[in-house]
Amino acid sequence: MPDRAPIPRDTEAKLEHILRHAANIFASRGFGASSIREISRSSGVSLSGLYYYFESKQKLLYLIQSNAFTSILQSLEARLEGVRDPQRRLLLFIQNHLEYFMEHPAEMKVLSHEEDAIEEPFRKELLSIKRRYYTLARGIFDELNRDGRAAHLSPRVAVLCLYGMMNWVYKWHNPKVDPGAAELAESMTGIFLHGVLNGSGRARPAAPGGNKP
Amino acid sequence: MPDRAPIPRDTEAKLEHILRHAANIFASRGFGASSIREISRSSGVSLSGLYYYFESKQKLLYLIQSNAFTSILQSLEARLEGVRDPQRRLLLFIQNHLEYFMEHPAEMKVLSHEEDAIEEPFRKELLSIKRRYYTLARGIFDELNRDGRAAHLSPRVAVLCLYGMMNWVYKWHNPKVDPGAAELAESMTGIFLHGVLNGSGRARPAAPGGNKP
DNA sequence: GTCTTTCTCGAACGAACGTTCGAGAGTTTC
DNA sequence: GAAACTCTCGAACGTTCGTTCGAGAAAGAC
Repeated sequence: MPDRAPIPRDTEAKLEHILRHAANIFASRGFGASSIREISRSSGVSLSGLYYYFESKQKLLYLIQSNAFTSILQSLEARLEGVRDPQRRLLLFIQNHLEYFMEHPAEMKVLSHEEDAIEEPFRKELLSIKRRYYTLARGIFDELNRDGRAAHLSPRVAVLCLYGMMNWVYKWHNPKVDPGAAELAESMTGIFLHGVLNGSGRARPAAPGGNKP
Repeated sequence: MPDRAPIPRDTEAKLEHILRHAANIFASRGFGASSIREISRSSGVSLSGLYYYFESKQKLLYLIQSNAFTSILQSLEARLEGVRDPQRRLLLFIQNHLEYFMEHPAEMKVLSHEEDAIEEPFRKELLSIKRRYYTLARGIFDELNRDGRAAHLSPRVAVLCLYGMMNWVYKWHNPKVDPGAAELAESMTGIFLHGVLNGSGRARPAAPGGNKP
């Protein structure tokens, strides 16, 4: 028996090639309106040849989403390693998110946009990865919030507002006009820190007397 | 010749009926994956009968989006009428947006989610309505910002972060758990005012000496 | 009554869809 | 060499798609 190093040769690389093209097409047409034939045309792999690499269109979508999410999480965990200061952790979290966004726009769009398109065998698996990611952000917020400065605002709402800011970026970001990931991350961290932690939850900053004229 | 009052009887009402069902289906399946047959089934109008009311699936999507946008804009302009205080105008803007969101979740999801699905004859028309809406928000921000308190942050980025917070809501809002439109609007207004206007754009509030311990 | 306009729908169109199948290349193992 | 894998693809499957067409009901005008 030949050791135990079969390893799928460069099959892995070809899968990634297919996944990349599929992500681009899903991102531009939407999952429902994309056809496997289009992916075949774009990737150069024959229609039936694709099915050697994934068993259904749903599974293809799952692979894209799952790969992207796993990458983000890994890179985030690596960055956070050893960093204890909550504010710095928040900045790193936002930076990681936005950087991945801008380096893999197609994958991120599929991730944000085709959340509902995934169906039940795969839905659950993705949900658990997502939950891990959400929980991590929520944990950072709770540490930040330990001094109780933002008791007026539901932590859930605060964190989801942050996700909204970050995840909406793919709808408007134009590399020629808008700031890069690093600067954008600082801006959003700033908005979040001052808006959620220092401010009151109410609309009027009016009274507190701390205004510098 | 009989006066000039043909008027499409209750045809208008039936169109709205169809639009409502179509919006629900587009919202739950996505535009690309929804079929006219599904809309026929759900609305009770025969497949071919639908084509008396719209000439193509694209036009149907356009009608939904255009109606929703026009409604929002109208209701917003009515609310803002006579209100001059910029902070109050911001609150009204956010309130209007979120209220419409929660009263017409399907339409709003179609609006947010199927932006790219609309094709070229109709794209332009929608773009001009959207631009008007965006410009209005931008105007409110510029007034708010007249004192120059947020010079460090690109107004474009600030406003788009606000849109992100608001438009992401359809992904997470659960009426059983989360605050209603009014409270949410106050929270977001608060985050925006304190985060963007008072705070610095940088991540660390550290130095300014105005910290209350 | 008839004529006209407004509305409805069953049946069908060609095209495109996701997926399968079996034959056959290419490479590796003995 | 043969046998056993790994990979590729043309052709076809049954289904569903968006849209059209022509016949006819319903309602209003004269």
